[in-house]
Amino acid sequence: MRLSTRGRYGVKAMFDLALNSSDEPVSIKSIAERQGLSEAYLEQLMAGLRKAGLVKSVRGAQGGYVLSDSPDKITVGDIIRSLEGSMAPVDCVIEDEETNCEKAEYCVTRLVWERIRDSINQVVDSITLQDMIEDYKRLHQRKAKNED
Amino acid sequence: MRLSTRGRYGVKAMFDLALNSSDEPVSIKSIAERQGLSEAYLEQLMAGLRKAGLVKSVRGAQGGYVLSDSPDKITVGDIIRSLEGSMAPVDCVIEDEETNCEKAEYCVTRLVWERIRDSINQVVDSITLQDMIEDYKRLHQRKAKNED
DNA sequence: TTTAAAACCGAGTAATTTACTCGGCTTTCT
DNA sequence: AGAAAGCCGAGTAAATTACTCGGTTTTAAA
Repeated sequence: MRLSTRGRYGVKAMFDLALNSSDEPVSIKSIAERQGLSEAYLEQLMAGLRKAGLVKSVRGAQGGYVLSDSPDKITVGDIIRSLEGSMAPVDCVIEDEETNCEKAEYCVTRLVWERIRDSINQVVDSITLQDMIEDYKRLHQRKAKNED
Repeated sequence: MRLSTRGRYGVKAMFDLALNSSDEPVSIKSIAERQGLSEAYLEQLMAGLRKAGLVKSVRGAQGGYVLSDSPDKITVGDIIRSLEGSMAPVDCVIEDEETNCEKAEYCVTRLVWERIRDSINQVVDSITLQDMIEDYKRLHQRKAKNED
């Protein structure tokens, strides 16, 4: 049940974008540097995020990426699902996909998988980039205090 | 974030065991038949469940497996974790494993992973084999009604 | 006491997935 | 014109998954 690097790096990158956003777009290079990711790989992920409509790209020199919406409107769930697909723990409970299992209606384990899926969706959809920014500020404040 | 077949088959097998348990042990062969699983593969999984202490084995002819505890004491979480390991979405938040990431204390994404992990644990630990048996009975009752 | 039914065990393996890299093309600012 | 960026498709080594197989040991029953 591990997330792949796509989801992990994707969340990191989007957080970085949220934290470092201004009116100028942010380049893959700078995100990759700050977050310690491979540029070429991150490029793939950004393509996915763009196709999902979570970021907008600006081509050409001085180009880069910007969030499509404000940080409090983008959730961790949006990010992970756009890069990894459904959070369903098994294929037969992927949302909006009719299952080809004819026993589905009377399947007990199916109920279990649905509950797991729903609970994961609930957490990831409840965490926005804004929440992460606030956590970040809190942690840094405390860090500064500790280092006195 | 899919479960592997180990976890899926494991839950199925344990449910089967709970449902078909009497004073006689239940053989791998019969579980595999009812659940449509490969005998040889299921054998591996049962070994894992035995090592985790969830089932006890009876060797020799007429042997098989029995639950180590009553169905209301065994959770889906126990089963999945014993076959797949921690439900942590990333390695750095596996329970009882100190992380080698020195930024851990100030890591924002880490907080996200912890929340996901905790929420998954909470659901899977809240579902017992007894719950599944009751779901099964409910579904079958309704099925019988529908088929009138 | 033989036989057969079962669990136990370790090793091997094909297929799939993951986590990338690479090279070239296009766009656009300076 | 040149450089800095994004865009795109293909390729690949390593890891993981989902198994299988062959043999050993144990034990109930005929």
